[in-house]
Amino acid sequence: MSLRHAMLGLLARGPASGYDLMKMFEISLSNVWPATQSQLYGELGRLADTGLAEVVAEGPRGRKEYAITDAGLAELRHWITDVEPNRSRRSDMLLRVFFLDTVEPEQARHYLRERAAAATEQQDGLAKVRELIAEGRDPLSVYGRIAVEWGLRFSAMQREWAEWAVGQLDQLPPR
Amino acid sequence: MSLRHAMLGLLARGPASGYDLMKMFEISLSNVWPATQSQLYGELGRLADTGLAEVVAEGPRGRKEYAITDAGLAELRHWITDVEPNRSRRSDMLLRVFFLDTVEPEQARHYLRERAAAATEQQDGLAKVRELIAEGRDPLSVYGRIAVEWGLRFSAMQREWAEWAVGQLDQLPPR
DNA sequence: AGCCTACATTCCAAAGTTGACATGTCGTCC
DNA sequence: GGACGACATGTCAACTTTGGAATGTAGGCT
Repeated sequence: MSLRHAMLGLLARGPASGYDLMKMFEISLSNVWPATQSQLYGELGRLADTGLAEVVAEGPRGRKEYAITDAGLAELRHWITDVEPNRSRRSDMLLRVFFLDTVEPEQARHYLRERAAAATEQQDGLAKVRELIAEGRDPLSVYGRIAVEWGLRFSAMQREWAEWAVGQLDQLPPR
Repeated sequence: MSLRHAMLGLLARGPASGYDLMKMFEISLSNVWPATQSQLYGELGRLADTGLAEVVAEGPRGRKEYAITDAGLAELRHWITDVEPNRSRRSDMLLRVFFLDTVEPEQARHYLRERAAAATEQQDGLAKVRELIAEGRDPLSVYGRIAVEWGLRFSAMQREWAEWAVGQLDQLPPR
């Protein structure tokens, strides 16, 4: 149930409407925890029902501004410090690797080369994001940079791994 | 819908029952694509309904042995070569990082140090797995090693990143 | 013969996720 | 004053994932 906590985390920075949260997700959290608009509004209602957030203002076009409550902040902190992060990472990319022997060797190599290329592309994109938030001294920028750094290191690792793996296949005896 | 393809991939190595698949998932795929017994049996039925697999033998205790069909093999190969792997990786571990400014600085450091420790632990576990399959010349071992190498590199990267991140926090001006 | 473990399947409820559809309003530019 | 894009929320069906309960059989050991 991390969606709930992602929303609490954003609300902890200040009151926001569902629409605001939607944009914040798109900008900053989409790579870490994607959420659709319907999920957001649904969860916002549940947050209010359970007292973790409350409507603090109503604006034009039916806008409802929500703020985190003390209970919500406590729940957020509890989640951050006391709940063990999920270890398992589903990866259909890696799943395919297990079955690469069912396709032609050349296709297996192609698959891995594509992974390396995709990683490079991702790295370039993240490098640009890092530049955008390079200046900020606010918490969002500081911790955002730490998260971006993770992505950068991850894609570098993946690129190197994929290149190494192609080399492994080259050393394989022909079938 | 990768579960279907994970099962097809295992069936491509030879006929198996739901129970057999369950054990294979536990041993080799649990880190990449966890699946529960109820999912397995359900999907097995659907595989048979859609002609991607078929019952080839019945054994004691109601055992039904399934084998992949030509259509199933074609679908598996199609998935491996033509379907773009999912880029997005949900990570509640990284999500917490975004909100680390809502807890005490010391708790933030503690969180990151715990991540480093967990990564080290994971690395040790994978190193043992690698030893276990170091010998095999069969496709499962070859590609299994490539997958394990990914995990090893991933956890090394995560450990280094977490340690680096603690250093970043140390350079932060006190609130 | 009796017991235990491993084998083996089926069904179900709850929660999470996706993507689409439906509906309406405010502000601004021409 | 009309058109349009951005703002704003709500609902729904389908599918996936999780976790548990219920049920029963075969084989091996004592």
